[in-house]
Amino acid sequence: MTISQAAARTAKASAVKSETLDQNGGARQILNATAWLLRHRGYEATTTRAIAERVGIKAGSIYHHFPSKDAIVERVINEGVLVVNKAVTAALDALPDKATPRDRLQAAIKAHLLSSLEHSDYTSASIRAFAFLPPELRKTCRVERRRYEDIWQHLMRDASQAGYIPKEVSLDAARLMLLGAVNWAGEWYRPGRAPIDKIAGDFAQIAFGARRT
Amino acid sequence: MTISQAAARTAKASAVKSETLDQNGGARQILNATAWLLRHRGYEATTTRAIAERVGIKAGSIYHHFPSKDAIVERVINEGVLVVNKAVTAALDALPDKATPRDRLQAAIKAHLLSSLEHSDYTSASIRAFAFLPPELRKTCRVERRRYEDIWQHLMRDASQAGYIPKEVSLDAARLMLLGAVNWAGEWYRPGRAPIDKIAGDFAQIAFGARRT
DNA sequence: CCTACCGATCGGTAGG
DNA sequence: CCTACCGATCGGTAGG
Repeated sequence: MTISQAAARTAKASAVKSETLDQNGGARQILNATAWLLRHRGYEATTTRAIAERVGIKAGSIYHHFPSKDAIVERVINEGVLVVNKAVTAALDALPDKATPRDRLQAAIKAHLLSSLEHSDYTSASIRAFAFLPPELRKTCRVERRRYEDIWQHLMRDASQAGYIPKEVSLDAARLMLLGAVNWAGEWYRPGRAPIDKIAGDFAQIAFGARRT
Repeated sequence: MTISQAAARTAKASAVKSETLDQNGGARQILNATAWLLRHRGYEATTTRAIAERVGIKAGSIYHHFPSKDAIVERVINEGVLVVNKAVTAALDALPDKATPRDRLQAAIKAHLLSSLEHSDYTSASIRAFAFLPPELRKTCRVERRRYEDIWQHLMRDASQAGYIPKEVSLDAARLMLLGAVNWAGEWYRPGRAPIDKIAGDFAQIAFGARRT
């Protein structure tokens, strides 16, 4: 019996969106369930039994797909950072050569917010659960995290050289302020709220006086 | 045997700063230990046994001071918000009547950063562990949290009326951006870094073009 | 404030 | 993918 068939036969299957149930292999269902749990319950409460229940299988069966709980957690945390990294990188690459640093900042903010709120279980898991990971796991996951933060370091440098950041202001402070603002969005954003586009524009305007797109 | 005597006699007592050991009752030691654990390990990993070990007592003895684990956690989370609330309120009250909304914003940012990084175990616990609290406890702790956020809602309203926030920008976006920036500071600030004063000034200048104090 | 203990639950495994 | 189970650990309590 496959994992999908097992899920389809159990009432617990309703815990996972049915449209993703068919498209994805068992591993993806386990990752989705783990992402939700990491976001809403934290690392310790993300038990193999809770993951299994959301997927519609038994706890022991998880070890057919992954070698350990921490291997699943690592994948989820890293995917949460990677999906935003790719979205921001793609948005910056799509800009014309004549785009100003201000255009690039606004595009980066918008891509970060859109992608992180779109895949909010994964990105929120990356942010909320990170500090509570076991030390070795946290160290491993820091690599992808740093890689993404480097993008913002370059953006800040360009913005500063173009005069969008006052000379007396530390570039570190500017970068960390902006990252704080966008990372915090997962804590308060609800779909009923203002469109993400508008929020991104507001953020850019407050920080850099950027024009609306 | 009192809790302090027990702590002084055990090697575990080194986990708690000795200068606070004598001044404080057993309850305060338990709260300090819980704050550290909530910040660095999260709610589930903050076990009664781990708290007891940091204080230098046995797990069962905790229940001589508090009725339950959640009662301790509630105190810590609420104190984390209250200490910042009081600091910001005091800073605003200390301003002269002729202070501009820009002065008030910078004073609030500075007081928030100074107090939250000063009592960082409590405030970080409030921020990091909040989402993972049991539902009833989270609901209880939301009261103090909302009370503090209201201060910023008023600050934003005044700043907007004074022209420090562009008319097209949503006041909610401005408030949440700023709260995200200051709440995130606990994630990256290290004592060796730039002085908190300077960081607060940079934040204010980026967001409102405020002059340095 | 401690010892000893309760029922429940944890990550992981053996052997189907 | 499941059943049954391992040793370890959880919050909390009884009775000193």
